[in-house]
Amino acid sequence: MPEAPDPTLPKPRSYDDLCARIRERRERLPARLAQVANHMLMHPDEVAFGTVATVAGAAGVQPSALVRFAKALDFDGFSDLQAVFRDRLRGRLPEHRERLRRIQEAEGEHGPLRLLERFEEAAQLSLDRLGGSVDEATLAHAVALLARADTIYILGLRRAFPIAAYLAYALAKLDLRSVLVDHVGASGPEQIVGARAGDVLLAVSFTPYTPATVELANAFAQGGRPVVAITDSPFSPLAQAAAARFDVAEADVAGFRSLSATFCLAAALAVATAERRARDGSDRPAEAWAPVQGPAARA
Amino acid sequence: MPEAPDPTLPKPRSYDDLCARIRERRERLPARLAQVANHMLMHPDEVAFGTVATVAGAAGVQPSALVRFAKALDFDGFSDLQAVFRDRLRGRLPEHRERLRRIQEAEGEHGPLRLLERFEEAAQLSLDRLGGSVDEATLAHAVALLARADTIYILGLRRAFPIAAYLAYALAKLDLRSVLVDHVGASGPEQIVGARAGDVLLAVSFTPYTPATVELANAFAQGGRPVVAITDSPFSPLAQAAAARFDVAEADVAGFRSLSATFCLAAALAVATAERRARDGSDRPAEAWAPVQGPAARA
DNA sequence: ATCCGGATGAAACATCCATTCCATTTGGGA
DNA sequence: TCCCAAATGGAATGGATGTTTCATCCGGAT
Repeated sequence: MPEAPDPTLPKPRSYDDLCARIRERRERLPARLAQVANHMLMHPDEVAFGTVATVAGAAGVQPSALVRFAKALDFDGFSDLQAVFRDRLRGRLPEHRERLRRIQEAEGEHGPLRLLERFEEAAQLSLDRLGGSVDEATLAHAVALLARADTIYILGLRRAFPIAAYLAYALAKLDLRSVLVDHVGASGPEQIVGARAGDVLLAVSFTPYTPATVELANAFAQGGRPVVAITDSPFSPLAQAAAARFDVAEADVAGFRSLSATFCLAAALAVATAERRARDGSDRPAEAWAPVQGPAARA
Repeated sequence: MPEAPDPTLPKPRSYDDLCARIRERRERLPARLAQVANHMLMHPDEVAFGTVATVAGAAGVQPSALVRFAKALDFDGFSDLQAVFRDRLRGRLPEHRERLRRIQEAEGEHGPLRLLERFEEAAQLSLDRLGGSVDEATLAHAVALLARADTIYILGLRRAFPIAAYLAYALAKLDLRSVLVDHVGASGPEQIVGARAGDVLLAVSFTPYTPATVELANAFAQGGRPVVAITDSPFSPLAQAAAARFDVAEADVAGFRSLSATFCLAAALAVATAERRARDGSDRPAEAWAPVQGPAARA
């Protein structure tokens, strides 16, 4: 048997580790296995999506050669190696798959401390995903909108309310004028009625979307006023009205979504807006901020 | 057979097409299929790499529902639909690498994306620290107190208010009776005056401690009623009144503390309390649940 | 020339997969 | 209240998958 050089050795977990190990062993590799190495490094996408049969066919080798190759690199088998290629493609750290699996396995387990751990893991997962999912252009656009608003209206009900409350607190700390639309006494419509043309609504809502949030956001947008939405999918009912939209995918435990990633985004938006406004305020005194939306840009 | 609306119609070939078609048919989709749509849009990576079984499990539906969903969207089957998710991931790598590189290069910079990154790091740090700092005995004690309370009073003002709001939401979802002491109109004292002997106050406060929070917590404890405190040091003014205390050390960016760790703790407390009460409730059928009014419901 | 251990190809295998089918439930109209 | 159609859950099924096994091939040492 072509046994693994050292089965106890940790197998490569990231694509970069994998490349390093291949380089390191390439000399010692049998001819056919070196051929496999070449092909894989040259067509990583194909490896990520293909099956043993298709990859072997494309590389011009037998399926078993792939398995041997994987084992020569201290993997358990082809699938194990393939996981590295897949993780590379989804732009995540490789340990997440493992982490998620453990969370799901321990699903039945109880104990408050274990529960806490699971929430921690869910939060970590959400945070990692956030990094890859936020687009710089969207972020810049949202910050520009918020920075030139005279007043920022903040809307988030039910599960999203903690986020809204946090935003209100943070914006106030940053000397940015805001109105927390808390919808007390169903007075949401009255709370946003004072918004002017340059004002912005920062709306937060997740599945199941609170109808009031959607209605208020639509009403706000009706007047041509921009809405920045923090939600969870392109099909959120907030998407239509939103001039800028963030989709935050939060992991959940026992039906409770983490809010960690959303909070990070909220905090970043708040601080970035303050910085942007400070910069613009000093660069150009008033007026210059117009051209994003319609008439009557505010300073 | 629930046949496809129009099998001759070209199926979506790009991810954007797919999104459009889902949006277009969302209204007409049966409940379970809409659930599938939501899950897929929110976890596109998992769909790309997962199998029918894993995706169905994660979405909480039967495998057959996935196939039905795919066919409702004019695909041949799940695999056909999955191909769209895979194509979406193909060739995305450069973009991601580029982004990472830019973020790392811009170490000193202040762009919004870099800001987000820093908040993420702060949250990660806080989460890591939380794991080591929570004592199992304290946790168990707190959960025991909360579980046998008739009503849980929740108190957190200013920066801690989002946590309090979240707790109120979570406890309600879990069918645990709670009162959010929001101190509207400075009515905090009136809001807690109804608390009975077995009730518990869950108080949250961080430096600089809001005086009202401290006063209300002390007043609550005066009546011999237990206080569970989430705060940030043994010298917190909440420490004295607390029957159980958690010290959460959150990292901060630009003067803004992360709240991620605190949220995890809050969520864990809520769910653990619900589980504990369910267990006690089933162990001792009637009585343990009944004494909603009476003093000192015991478990 | 012969032997031998690693390397290789090809088929066999058990497992897992996507899909289909059918019994049951659900919900709205007569 | 009943009825019918749509929707749903769950098991059955045929096919494809990753892995293992084994016979053969090759190259170097004796």
